[in-house]
Amino acid sequence: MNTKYMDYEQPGVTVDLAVFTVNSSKLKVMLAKRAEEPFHDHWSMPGGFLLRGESLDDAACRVLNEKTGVKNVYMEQLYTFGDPGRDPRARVITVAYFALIPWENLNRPESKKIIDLTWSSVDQLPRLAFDHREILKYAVRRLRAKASYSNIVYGLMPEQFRLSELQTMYEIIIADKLDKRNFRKRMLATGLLQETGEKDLTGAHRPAMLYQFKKMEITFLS
Amino acid sequence: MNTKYMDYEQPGVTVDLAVFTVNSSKLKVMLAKRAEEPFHDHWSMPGGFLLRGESLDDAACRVLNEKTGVKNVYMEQLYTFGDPGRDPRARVITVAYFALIPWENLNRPESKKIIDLTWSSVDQLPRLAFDHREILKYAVRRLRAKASYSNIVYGLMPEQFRLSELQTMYEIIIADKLDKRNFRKRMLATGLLQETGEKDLTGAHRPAMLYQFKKMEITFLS
DNA sequence: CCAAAAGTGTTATTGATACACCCATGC
DNA sequence: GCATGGGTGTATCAATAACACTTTTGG
Repeated sequence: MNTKYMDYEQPGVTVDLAVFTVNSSKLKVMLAKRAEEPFHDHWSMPGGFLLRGESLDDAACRVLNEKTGVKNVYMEQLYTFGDPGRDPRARVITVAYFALIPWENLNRPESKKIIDLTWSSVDQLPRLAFDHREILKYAVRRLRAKASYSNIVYGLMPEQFRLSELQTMYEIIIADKLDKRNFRKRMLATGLLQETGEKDLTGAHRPAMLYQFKKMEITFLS
Repeated sequence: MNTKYMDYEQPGVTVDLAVFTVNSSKLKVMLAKRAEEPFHDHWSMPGGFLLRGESLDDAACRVLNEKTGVKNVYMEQLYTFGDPGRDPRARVITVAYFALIPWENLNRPESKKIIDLTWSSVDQLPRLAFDHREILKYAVRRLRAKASYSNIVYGLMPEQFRLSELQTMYEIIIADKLDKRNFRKRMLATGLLQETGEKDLTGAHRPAMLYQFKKMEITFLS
């Protein structure tokens, strides 16, 4: 095939991130306020252009770190969106990623000052730039699906937690109630949890055993 | 963020296709012989650059049609590979797709003359260009996984078929034997199959009822 | 009548679901 | 001592897995 005369596209390539957390019993996604045209002042997924010599995974991690100061969280490639016209300026294709961050990690000293960022409940999204609404809907579907057959929910939990907190996390993600006894049975049967020996005394009532994950079975990108 | 002075990448964007079929009881993947550098004369996944104004899905369908003349087969986006250095000439990221074609469709009058293409058994891949070995391994994993929880195998079946042929197809994909009675029970229970009323008299023995799919539940890209 | 693939049900096992009470602590 | 969330076991149901013989045709 002769490549010299064909009308190739030399598109811009971005990564856009669907960053999820759970707070106030809601599944929330991170939105950034756009400072430039197009869609000036609209909310959008945090993202950025791929840099020279940078892998896609690296770009996603970099963008996440720039926005939140957070590293070492669950992240995976989601899907690539490239319809012509999705960016009114020029042809831009975006490789979407999705990331999970425990809410507790976002207020640590090492996490940067978050400006022009907000967390929006996924079922009350504002008007979004580009095709980001579609991308986020896709991301939520994937998260919900994976929650029911994988241990991906772990990515949203703090270091130590009560089993009831883990259950609540599942319930928020899948938007359904779970049976307490069956849940605990199943979780402990996976063998992925271990007691820390410590107890959570912060509650006003009977202290709960604290658990942690033995090892992360879900994949983290550095 | 000021975009003027940063070192953005303006990569080439390709689509590469993992096109599967089954023939001679083997899961096979389509390979194209490269006519140009780099990797001249090496085998590679069929692929091509994204054209101006063309969506990713359209590009994948176009490439498939150019190579095989086939349209309207099961196709889905697989993953996007963009490591720097995966193409020695320049930065090229590729959106990989995977497609399923019933072997029978490949020798129809409307299918083009296939030149410099071959079908390689997936467990005996030759040395491949770029990172195509890695991509194909990923594609095979996905196909095997989906075969066990979806009806994706339908994409490899001809219009009409015997249940034993369907079972054999499953067995080849997942590389394992299935119990005949349980398999038939389960397949008929899905409600997706219907008898055609015809019988396959081509065998040397007791004729088998022929089935077809009521409607395609798996998604086809145009 | 023989070879070869088609076709057909029942039982056992496993995993998932439903369900209610006592326990330990803080106030 | 009471309010609150922590913690525990069993019985039922559904889904899956194991398993062998009869039927129909061509040659």
